[in-house]
Amino acid sequence: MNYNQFKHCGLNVTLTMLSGKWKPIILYHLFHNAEMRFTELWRIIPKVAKKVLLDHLKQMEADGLIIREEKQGFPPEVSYRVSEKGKALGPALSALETWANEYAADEVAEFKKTTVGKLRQHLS
Amino acid sequence: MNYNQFKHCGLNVTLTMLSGKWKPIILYHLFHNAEMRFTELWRIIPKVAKKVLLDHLKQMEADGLIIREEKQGFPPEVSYRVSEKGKALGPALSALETWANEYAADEVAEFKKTTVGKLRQHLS
DNA sequence: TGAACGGGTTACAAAAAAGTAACCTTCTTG
DNA sequence: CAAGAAGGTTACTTTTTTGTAACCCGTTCA
Repeated sequence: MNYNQFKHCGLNVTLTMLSGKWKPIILYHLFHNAEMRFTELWRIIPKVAKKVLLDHLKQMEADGLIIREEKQGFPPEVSYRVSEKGKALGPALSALETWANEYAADEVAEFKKTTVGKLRQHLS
Repeated sequence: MNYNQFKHCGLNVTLTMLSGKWKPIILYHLFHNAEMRFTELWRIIPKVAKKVLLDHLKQMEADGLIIREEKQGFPPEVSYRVSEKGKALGPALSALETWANEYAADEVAEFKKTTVGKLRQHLS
């Protein structure tokens, strides 16, 4: 039962940082790619509005979860990658993913059908 | 790196279930109390609107995280408790809490000052 | 010269989440 | 007989989050 003795303050902080319609898929891509450019992310998540993707990335950068790097020169080249702080969250994110697959398989399947289908990808 | 190979579907499903301004604190209380009545919860989280608390509880019940039990008789007695499915999420919630305390201590402190202060409680 | 590209910003509209206040029901107690 | 308590619902407002579309800047390429 000990692992259930969480307090709610940290939980609140973490969930706030993770809340945002497209953050899970952004994190997924960044965790799996080490570095991605803005347009690359935008193309791979085609339904997200440019502005919203930018908003999410800005928040995540402000929260220290990801790092934005701008190489000057032309064409403008901006890349995003997961920070150490962000990487440290990996196991917890895995745990949430695992729980869903074990305890909410139906919802996961439904999500794949509706959302992922519309993204025309196979990201499970 | 293996523990970072989460997919985003399950993550999305879980975070959606956890999203709601007062869900972390609701879960906190239910995880620590085995069973609580509606009014008890409402009194312990004094800033939440009755309607919103009810909405959150309904969603969490619909998602299978908690169980609502209604004993008939008078006065009406309704209690809420964490389901097995909900309990299985405990370790993941702990992981989120722990991460925040390690990597986002400032935000946690800020949260305690602003939000918890207003709740007039000491729940860390 | 002018169209296209990468990475934005801006102004605005739509939708979703949270909050407010009044009301309801069924009993019990003063 | 009036008030109060538990657990809600209803109608409505405010705030927050997402989404749409147009525009900007500086270069390169046709």
